[in-house]
Amino acid sequence: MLSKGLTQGTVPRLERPGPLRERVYETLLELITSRALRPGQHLVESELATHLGVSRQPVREALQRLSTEGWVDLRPAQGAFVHEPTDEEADQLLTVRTLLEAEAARLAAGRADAEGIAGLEELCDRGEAAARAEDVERVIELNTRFHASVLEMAANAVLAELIGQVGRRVRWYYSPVARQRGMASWIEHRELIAALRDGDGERATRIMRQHTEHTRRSYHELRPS
Amino acid sequence: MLSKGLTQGTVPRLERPGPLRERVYETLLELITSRALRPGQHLVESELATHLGVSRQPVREALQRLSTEGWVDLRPAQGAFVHEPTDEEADQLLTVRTLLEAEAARLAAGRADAEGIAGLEELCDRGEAAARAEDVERVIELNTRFHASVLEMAANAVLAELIGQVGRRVRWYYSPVARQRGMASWIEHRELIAALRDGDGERATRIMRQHTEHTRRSYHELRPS
DNA sequence: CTCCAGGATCCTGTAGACGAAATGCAATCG
DNA sequence: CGATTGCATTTCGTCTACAGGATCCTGGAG
Repeated sequence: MLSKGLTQGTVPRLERPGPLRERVYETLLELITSRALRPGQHLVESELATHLGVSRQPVREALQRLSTEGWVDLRPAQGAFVHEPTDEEADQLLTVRTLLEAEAARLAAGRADAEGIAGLEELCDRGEAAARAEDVERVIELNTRFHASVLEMAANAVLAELIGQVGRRVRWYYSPVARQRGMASWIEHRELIAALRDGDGERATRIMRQHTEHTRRSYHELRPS
Repeated sequence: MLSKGLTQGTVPRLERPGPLRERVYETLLELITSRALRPGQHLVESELATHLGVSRQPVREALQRLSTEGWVDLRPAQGAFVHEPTDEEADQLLTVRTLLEAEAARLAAGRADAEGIAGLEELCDRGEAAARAEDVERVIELNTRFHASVLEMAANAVLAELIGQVGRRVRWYYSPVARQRGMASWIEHRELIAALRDGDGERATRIMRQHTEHTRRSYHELRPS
């Protein structure tokens, strides 16, 4: 039942300016990542269009973009289905993210300045505080911002773009896991900052590798399937 | 001048079956990579639609996909322009490709079997032969297939997807360079095969890093801007 | 009771049309 | 003479309409 996930209360009404397809894209992505639209669910263009108050065309374009980015599967003459992640795929995605994040850390180590380090320290402080307060939402947000900051220091737009896509899908797959390991994560962040301050690219790479690798282990412990 | 690049002779008529937007996408991508459509050129939907014998909608969808993949820039209410690569961007892309290819080599080293090795050897033989014969087109094709084989051995679909996109853009930017270093490339390939046979992931990684790094150096030597 | 055939229905893929925004040029005013 | 404002053109963004194909349900026969 589609209407189950598209009641008026849960759908952010399109308000902000900008191309319509863009807003539809963001809305659908939000609905998918938030599990309002569940994996395997059949997305009907006309239904989405009606519920969002637009015509089919912007919905089509949004769906196709979602398709190229791996969020939905677009079966010919049949329509769009929310992608169903497999364990194998989740594993591969995490492998790639580990790789990309590690490289970002390495690049960041070669460019880190005092100001950037200070910003990371502050995020770390706030992250630990949120972890102690068990404010899960805030922990996740700060974690994302921490990684984004490292990425910014790496100064590689292409790398940032890729991590943005891969990372978001990883967070989607692993969101049940992410809540588990709040505190340990921030201790590792401290180590990373130290490596960045010293400009030690190799150590930063290694730490980031371990950091994301821990996430993988948590995942497999949680789902020993 | 759009008609300059879209004369009947240079436009492959859409013939093969499949979704129309897909064929349009491939056609445009071919036109871009082959330099028939030059960087900065303004692509008008209606013109493309007319010349390809379809309506604007499939063209729109193809252009948007090209936009998300970085081939064209889609300026709002103005249209699509073939992306103009900057030196900085080319550098970043090459960095990422180096990283991804190196990881592919590492994974492949852990999974290489006799059959796969034999296939690589054969591609290497044929590649060297083509290089000696100075058959540039064939060298490029075999080089692509060689890397594709390594990628297949890595057995990571996500990684393959990313390399596919990044690699194609790198080949676009560096195509003037690629023609320069035909022979040296294949010697390095031999070394890579040896590392894969020994299952030495670290060595395979290092070789692949050097391999793509050499491409970067060639580029900067050719364009000391 | 099961299986196959036929038809109805739904959905996608594509085409064509309308309205809106941005651009470039030209005329006018300071 | 230069800057600015208004207009005309072009092109995109969106909507509506139609045709083709797949799916699903129903009804009947074995």
